[in-house]
Amino acid sequence: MRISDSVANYILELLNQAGGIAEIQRNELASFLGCVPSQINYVLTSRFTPEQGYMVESRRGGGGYIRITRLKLSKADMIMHIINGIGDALDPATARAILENMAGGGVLDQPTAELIAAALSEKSLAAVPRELRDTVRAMICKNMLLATRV
Amino acid sequence: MRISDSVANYILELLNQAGGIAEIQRNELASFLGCVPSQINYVLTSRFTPEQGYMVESRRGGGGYIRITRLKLSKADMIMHIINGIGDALDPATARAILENMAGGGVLDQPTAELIAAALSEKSLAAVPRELRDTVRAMICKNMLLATRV
DNA sequence: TAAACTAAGGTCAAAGAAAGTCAAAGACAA
DNA sequence: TTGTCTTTGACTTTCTTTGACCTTAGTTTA
Repeated sequence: MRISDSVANYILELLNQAGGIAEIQRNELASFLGCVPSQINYVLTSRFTPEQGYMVESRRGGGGYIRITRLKLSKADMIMHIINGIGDALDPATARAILENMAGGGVLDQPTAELIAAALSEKSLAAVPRELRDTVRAMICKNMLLATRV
Repeated sequence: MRISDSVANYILELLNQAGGIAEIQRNELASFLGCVPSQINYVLTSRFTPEQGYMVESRRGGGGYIRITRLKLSKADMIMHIINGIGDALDPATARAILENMAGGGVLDQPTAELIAAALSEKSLAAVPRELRDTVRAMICKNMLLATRV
């Protein structure tokens, strides 16, 4: 398993245990998981973004910390929030992150998330000219989310 | 025997052993079978297509993989029949008919049918050049049908 | 109390680790 | 011999890991 997965899992576990708020110390966690501290930042910026429903705050210096909060909105609000966040273009990596997150957070059930992922995949859009793909992906994604019955 | 056959057989063997899901690493498998890595892609695109009942997903970068999933037998009949019937292009009217039919026949539940309909709608595909739309619609449809859990 | 020290976290770019693409060349059957 | 299927390899793109260097916030100490 990738080390970034371990970090992400660890944080998710903390979030679950603590009801949506996890507070970590970067260096401590890094040495506990056997990685370099900036790895933690990488994971945070790639998988715990606002778009994916997380808020990250931090403080430097003595007694510093990083706090990760899972935003809890109603499912309908969550979906709206995400639709608004998508904008005009949606690249594959972000799409994947969003869907994984929605499934993980119970906003979408797993089969639905997979169905949407299939629609948004590069395979599905292979015939669309490269420069249009992310635009098309965004539109399909928004339309599908609107069509989900929450 | 052609090298492409060896690759295909190897993957099929994996699928049988693992109950329909095989995960490989491209470079590793290539060097194990003594072929060039892109040979794996060739085999995947020529013999593990939606028409043949396979779904292929992958991820690049460290810890990357290629996952091949074979359609479950239980849904193979009906869905494969439809996927193969779609061909290279799918216009909106035909799409609607197919979905209504599947929903009516109990092959798809109503919410799933609506979700697929949303993905295939003219609205979703508005940004795709007209002459490509039906092609794209066909691909999306096939990939979504493959991903349904019937 | 201001300067110096210590203890955090942040940034960024380079290197590494995969997989993807594409077109040219080769093999082979009709 | 022509068209289709295979094979190959050079080049591209994406994702991850690492480390050197930067910034900020408390804590000591002259």
